[in-house]
Amino acid sequence: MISNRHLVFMEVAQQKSFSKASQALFISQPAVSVHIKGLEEHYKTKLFERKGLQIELTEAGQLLYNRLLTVLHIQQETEFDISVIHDQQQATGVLNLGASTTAALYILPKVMSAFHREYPLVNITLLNRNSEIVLQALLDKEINIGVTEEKGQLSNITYQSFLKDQIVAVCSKHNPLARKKPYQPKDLLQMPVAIRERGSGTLEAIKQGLQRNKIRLNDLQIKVRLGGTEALKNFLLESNCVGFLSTRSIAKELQHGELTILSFDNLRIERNFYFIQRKGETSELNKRFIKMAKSIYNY
Amino acid sequence: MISNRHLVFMEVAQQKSFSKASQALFISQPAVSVHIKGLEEHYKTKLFERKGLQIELTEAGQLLYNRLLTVLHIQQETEFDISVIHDQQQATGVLNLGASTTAALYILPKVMSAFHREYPLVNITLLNRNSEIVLQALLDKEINIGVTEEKGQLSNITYQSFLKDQIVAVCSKHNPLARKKPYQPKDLLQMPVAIRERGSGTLEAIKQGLQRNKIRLNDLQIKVRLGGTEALKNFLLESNCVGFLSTRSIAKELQHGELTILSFDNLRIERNFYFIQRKGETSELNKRFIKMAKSIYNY
DNA sequence: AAAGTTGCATAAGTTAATTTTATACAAAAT
DNA sequence: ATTTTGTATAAAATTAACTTATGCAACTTT
Repeated sequence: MISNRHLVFMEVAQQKSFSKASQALFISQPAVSVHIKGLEEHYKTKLFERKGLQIELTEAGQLLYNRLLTVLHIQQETEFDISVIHDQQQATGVLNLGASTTAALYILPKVMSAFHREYPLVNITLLNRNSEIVLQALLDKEINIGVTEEKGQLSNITYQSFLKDQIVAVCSKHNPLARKKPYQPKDLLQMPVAIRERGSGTLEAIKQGLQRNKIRLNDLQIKVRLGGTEALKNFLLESNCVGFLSTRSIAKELQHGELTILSFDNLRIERNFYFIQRKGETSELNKRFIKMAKSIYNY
Repeated sequence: MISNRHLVFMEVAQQKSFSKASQALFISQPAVSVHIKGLEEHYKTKLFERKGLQIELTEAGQLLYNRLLTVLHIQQETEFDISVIHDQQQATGVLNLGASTTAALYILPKVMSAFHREYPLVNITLLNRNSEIVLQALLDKEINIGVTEEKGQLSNITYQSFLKDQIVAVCSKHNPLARKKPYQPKDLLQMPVAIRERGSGTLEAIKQGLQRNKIRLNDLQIKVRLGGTEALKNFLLESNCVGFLSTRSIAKELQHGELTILSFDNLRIERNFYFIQRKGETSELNKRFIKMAKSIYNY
C-alpha cells in the first residue's frame, strides 16, 4: 500500500540516520540516499536537514512522517480486515500494545496468548512503560491499544474500563504478623512495610486507598522502597516486612503458600484498568482483542 | 505514497474493467493483470470476481478500495500541505468540488478562478449535479467539498453556511408587467409564469417562499416548465411570462437591461448555500478554499 | 450452431527502476 | 593531523515492471 520509497523514508526518520536505516532494512546505504533524494525531488523540498553527522526532519519531513504513520495504520488494519474475511486462522496483522507494569506482566500475557491461538498470524508486541509513556506512545501512534490505571480526560482518546484490581497487604508465611487476624487499618502504623518505588501506579493507588482511612503514606514505617513487583515479592519472602501488591501479581505465590494476605477490616485498596485507544481509530483488530480480553477476565 | 500496484487496482475498481483501466493508465492490459494477480497473492484472496465478460469487486476488494480512497485523500492533502510550506505559488494538490446548478454556474466559477490565481498548481474540478448526488459524491469521497442549498442533519457531515441567495420574479423589459410596481404577492396569481423543472433546488425554494404567503405553486398559472436556468432566461426574453430566478444567475441580464425585476411587497424568497465536508476531514486545502470563497462573497 | 467479439491470463523478450560495489567528500572525534 | 562516522555520486548488476504476442473462455452475432 505504502510505496517502498516511503517506507524507507519512515525508517530513516525513525532511526535518524541513513546508514542505520539501511541496516535495518537490509539494503545498502546508497540505496537509501537515492530513495530520499527521489522523494525530495518529488516533493520539491528537503525532508532532512543534514547537520554534519546528524540529520533532522525538516518541517515538511515531519509532516510527511506523521501522515505516513496514519497511512501505515490504515494499511495494517486493512491487512487484518481482509484476511479475517476469509479465515480467522489466517488473519494477518500487527497489534502493538502498551501497558504499565502490573497489566503488562500479570494481566495481558494471558490475553495475548489466547489471542495468539485464535489469530496465529497476527504479530503482537507489548511495550511495558509507565502510564504516562504508554499514553504518549498511543498519541504518537506507536501502539494501537494501551492499558493504564488512570482514566484521563483527553478528548481524542477513548477510555474503556477493563477490570478492577485489588491491592492487598501481604507478608511471608514465616512472618509472625501472618498469624493474627483480622487487623484494623490503624494497625498498619505498627508494621514495618516495604513498598514500590515512587512514580509507580500501584503506589499511587495505595496512597489513595490509605487516605480514605485517614492514613498518610508517610505515617507508615517504610523500611524499603523497591523498584518492581518481582523485587518486592522476593524481598518480602526474606524479611519481616509487609508489602502492598496487586492480587493479580501474587496469584502464584498465594497458591504455593509462600505469601499470605493480611486481612483488614474496612480497608479496600482498588484501582481500575482501562483500555485506551485513539478516538475514531478503533479498528476491527482492536475490537476483537479487547473483546477477548474482557471475556477472559469478566467471565 | 500509495504504491503503483494499488493505484492500478483503484483504476480497475473504478472502471470495472482491466482493459479500460489499462487504457486510462496508458499501460498494456497484461500489465494490469499482473498487478492484480500480485495483489491477490499478497492478500491471499481474490479481489475481483470474474463473471464472464464482467468483473466485480469481492468483499475484500471493496474493503481495500474504500481504504485506498481514504489513503489517496491523505496523500493529496499531504502533497498540498508540504508544497504550501515552501511557497503558495508552488502548492500542488487536488481539489474536487461538487455543487448544484446555481452555485456551480454562477457562484463557484469566480471563486475557482481567484483560487487558481493564488494556487496555480492546484488541480480543481467541479461536479455539477443536484444536491442529493453532490452529497453522495461527498460521502463516497469523490469530492472534497460540496455546495448545496439544504442544511441536512447527517452526523458525519459538517455544514458551514456560505451565502444567502435571493430569488426574484423577473420578466423581459418588453413585458407590460415590467412597468407597474410594486406588486402584492396575490397579484402573482394573475400572471403567466414559467418555472424550472421539478426537482430543482430553486423550485423548492420558490415553493417554500410562496407558502409563507399562503400561495401554493399549483395556484399559479404555470405556462411552461424549463430544464435549466439558461433555458428559462432565454424563454423569458421572448415571452410575456414571469419567471423566478436567483439574483446570482441574472446579474449580466440585469446589467444589460434585458430582464427586469418585479418588485413585490412582503415577498422574499431566500435560500442559503452551505459548504459540506466530511467530518474530521477538513484539510488545509479545503480550509483555504472556503476562506477565500467567503472573503469573495461576504466582503 | 458457427463465426466473430470482447476481455482476462500467460509467456517470452524488452525496458525501466532499484540495488550494490566502489569511491568521494564533509564534518566530527581522537 | 589523522582517523572515524556518515552521506553523496557513478557505474555496473540485479530485479521489477512493462510490452508484444498469443491463448482461452464467455458472450454476441448472423
